[in-house]
Amino acid sequence: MNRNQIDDEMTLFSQLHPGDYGQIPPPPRGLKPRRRRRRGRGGVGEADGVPGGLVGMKKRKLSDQQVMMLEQNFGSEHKLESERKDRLASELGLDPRQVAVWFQNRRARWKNKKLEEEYSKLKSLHDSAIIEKCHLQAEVLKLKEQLGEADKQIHKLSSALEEGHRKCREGHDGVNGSNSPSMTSISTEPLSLPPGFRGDLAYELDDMMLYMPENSCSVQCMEWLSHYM
DNA sequence: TTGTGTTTTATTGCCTCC
DNA sequence: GGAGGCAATAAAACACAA
Repeated sequence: MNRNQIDDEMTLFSQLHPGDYGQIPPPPRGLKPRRRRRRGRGGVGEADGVPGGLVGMKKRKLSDQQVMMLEQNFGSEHKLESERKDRLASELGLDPRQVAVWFQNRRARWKNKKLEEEYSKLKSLHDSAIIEKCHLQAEVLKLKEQLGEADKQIHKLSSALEEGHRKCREGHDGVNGSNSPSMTSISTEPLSLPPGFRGDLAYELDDMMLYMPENSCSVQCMEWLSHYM
């Protein structure tokens, strides 16, 4: 992965996690803006004669053998103490500084790789959470629909119950007259449902029965109800 | 062959630690 | 204050499509 790709992923990451990663952290204390370096043409060289420099050497790619050896060493220990550096350098026929530089760059690559892996892990966790959220939202919608249907049903049933009760009263009045002893206890109040009537159908139907007046013709009412069931 | 993008090697400037 | 680490960057080396 190149730098642009990493930058793109980091941008995406900060968009996904604006709270945590969306802001560029302030520069470390006392850090001045870096001056842009200028470097003379002509490849590797340290004109000021820094010890261990590669004066006059053309930048060269390390051989597969050298890289393999360096990788092995990096695998066992990411840091390079100077004794090991010198030993490795002489084993590989390289300048100790080259070995140090190689380790430095290798650590940088390793760090980038780690970041990529961490990013991938977090991204897949995030994606799973999004999918889970979608499922839960669909479930909520479904349950809301079911609740609406149940409410409609309850409303229908309560209307039917009232209607049945009314017919029942009318029937009794027609046959026995208003002074029939059997009807003295029937309430003339309209059937009222308990406040907050809403919820489990079975329990609420039981409640409705409790609120029905004494001596009501439950059987007839139930017949009425059955038309609506 | 050449233009362009990527990877590797190396440098620079700053920081921390002893 | 010097050694060593790191981030940023330059530039050579390399890969590859057109």
